[in-house]
Amino acid sequence: MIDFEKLLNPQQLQAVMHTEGPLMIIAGAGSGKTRVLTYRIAYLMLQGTDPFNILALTFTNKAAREMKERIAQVVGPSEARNLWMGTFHSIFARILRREADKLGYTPQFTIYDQEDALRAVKQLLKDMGLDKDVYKPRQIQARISMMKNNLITPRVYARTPELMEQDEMAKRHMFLDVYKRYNEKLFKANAMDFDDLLLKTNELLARFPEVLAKYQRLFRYILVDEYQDTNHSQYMIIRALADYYRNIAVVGDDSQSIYSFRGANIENILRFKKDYPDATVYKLEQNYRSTKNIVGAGNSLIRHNRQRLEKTLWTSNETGEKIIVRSASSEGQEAHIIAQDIREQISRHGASFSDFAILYRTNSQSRPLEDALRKHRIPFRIYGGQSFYQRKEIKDVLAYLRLLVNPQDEEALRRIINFPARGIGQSTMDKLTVASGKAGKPLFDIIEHIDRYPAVPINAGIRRKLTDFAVMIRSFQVRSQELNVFELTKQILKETRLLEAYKKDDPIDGMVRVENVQELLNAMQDFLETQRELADGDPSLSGFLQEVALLTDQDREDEDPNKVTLMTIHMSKGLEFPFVYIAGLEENLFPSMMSITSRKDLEEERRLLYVAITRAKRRCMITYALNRSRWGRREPTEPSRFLDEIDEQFLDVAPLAASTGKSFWGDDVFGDDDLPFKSARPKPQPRAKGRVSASIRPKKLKKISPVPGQTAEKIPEDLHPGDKIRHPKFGNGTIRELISDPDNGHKMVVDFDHQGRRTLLLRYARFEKLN
DNA sequence: CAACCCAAGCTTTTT
DNA sequence: GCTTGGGTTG
Repeated sequence: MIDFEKLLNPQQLQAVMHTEGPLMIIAGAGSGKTRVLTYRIAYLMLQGTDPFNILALTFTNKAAREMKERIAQVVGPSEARNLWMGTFHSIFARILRREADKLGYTPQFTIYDQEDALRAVKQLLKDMGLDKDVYKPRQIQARISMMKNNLITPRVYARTPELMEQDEMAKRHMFLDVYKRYNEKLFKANAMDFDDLLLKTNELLARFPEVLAKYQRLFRYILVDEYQDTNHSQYMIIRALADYYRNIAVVGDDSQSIYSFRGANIENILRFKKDYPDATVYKLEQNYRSTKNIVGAGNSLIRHNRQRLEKTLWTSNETGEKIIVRSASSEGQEAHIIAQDIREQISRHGASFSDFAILYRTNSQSRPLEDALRKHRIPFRIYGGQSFYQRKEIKDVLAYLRLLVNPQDEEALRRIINFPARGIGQSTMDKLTVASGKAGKPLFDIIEHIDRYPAVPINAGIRRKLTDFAVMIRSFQVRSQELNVFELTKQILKETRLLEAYKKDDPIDGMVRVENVQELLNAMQDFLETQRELADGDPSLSGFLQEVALLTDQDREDEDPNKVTLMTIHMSKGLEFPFVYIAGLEENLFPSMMSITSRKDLEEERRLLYVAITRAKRRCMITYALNRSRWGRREPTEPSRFLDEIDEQFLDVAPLAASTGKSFWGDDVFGDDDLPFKSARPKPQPRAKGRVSASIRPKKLKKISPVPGQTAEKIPEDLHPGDKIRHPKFGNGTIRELISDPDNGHKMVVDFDHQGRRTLLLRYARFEKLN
């Protein structure tokens, strides 16, 4: 038996033992929130509650995984694994899969990520013939997302004049139509976007009382972490599910609500007492994480917010160092100061790299920081920006798998139909799109049975390619019944020659891509192993796809964890580090330009800085630059107003960089010579996002004028399949096929000895026949 | 059809 | 300043 009283302070203990009825725990930063959640769940289980009856919703997969591990240490792994614990999106995706048929989907429905959804919007706007300068795809997508998060369906929209007026004002009279057709498009593709996972759950629970009753009784105890960041859609799901037992415990901190741009509604936590008048509220105000100076600085900052629940964080930890505030002349120097300080802290305290985090407001700030860390030979890992699973090569491979599982998945289909190139280009796709619309059939259907549509103006050669493609996909589909995801993917890679295509595109960049695909294969094996261990494991292909659709960058393990962490403040929520650097404390950057016109937004920015400061356990350094490049333009900046809001008794402010007499320093004065350890330039290794510098791209080949006499009128008589040719760029090859196409020009398919299969337009192709 | 060039848009944050 | 995608050229 666990001695809870020994492990918890009185408030924490109360929160753990209070199991019945609505409960709200206001947990200040570093107050042992995870500890309370963990022991609360363990306590429930030790009281005899079946883990299958506990639903615990977290904000990130990582948080869920870590909590599960900690619970496993208390109650044992076999019990812990049966908990319903995960992010809103993953838990409800799981439930939607079970109940998919009720909503007209199949259990294999695809989850469209943001990129897929954006592509779908673009395609839709194109099909509708709308001007993309008026109907800006990103804005349309953002607006649809906002609607869904607030449960505003097209029907609700149609009877809300204010919303329609907003779109009239923006001259987007057709918005409702776009919204409707976007939904129809996804439905036909048997796909849901991220917001649908929540919206459709609401629909499911509202339309099917028996389903609602089932889950209400299943989830006897419900816990919600980071409640301050729930949006309306999530809020409604929780309310519905908790309506039977009313054993709902929410944990959160209004001072750390930083996701309103995603629809999070801080009102949810502020009005909990109104929603549940019989609710008990506990406040956890003792901070175990940080020094007195850090806690004091955070308190003095957040006091400037009007909208908040009253509480004061305190700590019995040592006073510690003051918060260091330093200015730099440029973002380059700012990065240099930080890198230098990291070196100094390491030599002074023997700290390791993993003790440090550099936090910033925007992802674009990472560049100069990366450069400085490289110069100082400090290993680092950047989180965020583009995550592993969003990289082109990973999404390409996944698109093949997605298409097998769900041939209606149009975004997957469009992505891979001509990659690797198989001679099915844009004009063909446009024709197929029209045909698909006319016939009311999915695109893949048209492709597979193109012979049933003789009227579609596509010539025999291309028709053949379309059929070949469909046959290939079907063949993979058959094999997917026998093979696991790892084996299947290996076969797909081999038969599509995908990896060769990357190498051909760009030899340098290509290698990185190949390595990433290799890493994906590793992830597949990990997945298979994990699922095998799980009681309710699902090693299926669709199980894998569901999992990766909802993974983020944080969910990937690094081979060497001893690295400095670089991330946005948003991503840092819930984490802690002994040494924290917060960069870019400048007006228009932090607070961001978009936020300074409204109190509400400004308060959220302030909470964001509060989150950043309270990540630090022992030392926190805040920096700003007096000049910063933005959009390629160097501009003077002003220190952030937030710096004035922190009580100066907690600060150690150095004189301005400009007054040191060295303000003429540019960015390049910190060359390699300035470093204590002289070193070769960092390897021109590709950056985290797969970017490759232009200087190492292969040189262009000289152009050769086309062979005269070859026009579009007819195929030269001396050219036959089997002939050998030489191409200035692709080298020697054998003609596989000659395609007659008077409309677009005759083509030939050539198997090159080293570059693989290519389709060339005879009219333009620069080649000579070999004998 | 594929390669190349250029313009636009980006930089607020993400499940 | 860089990336992306659209349009043009070969």
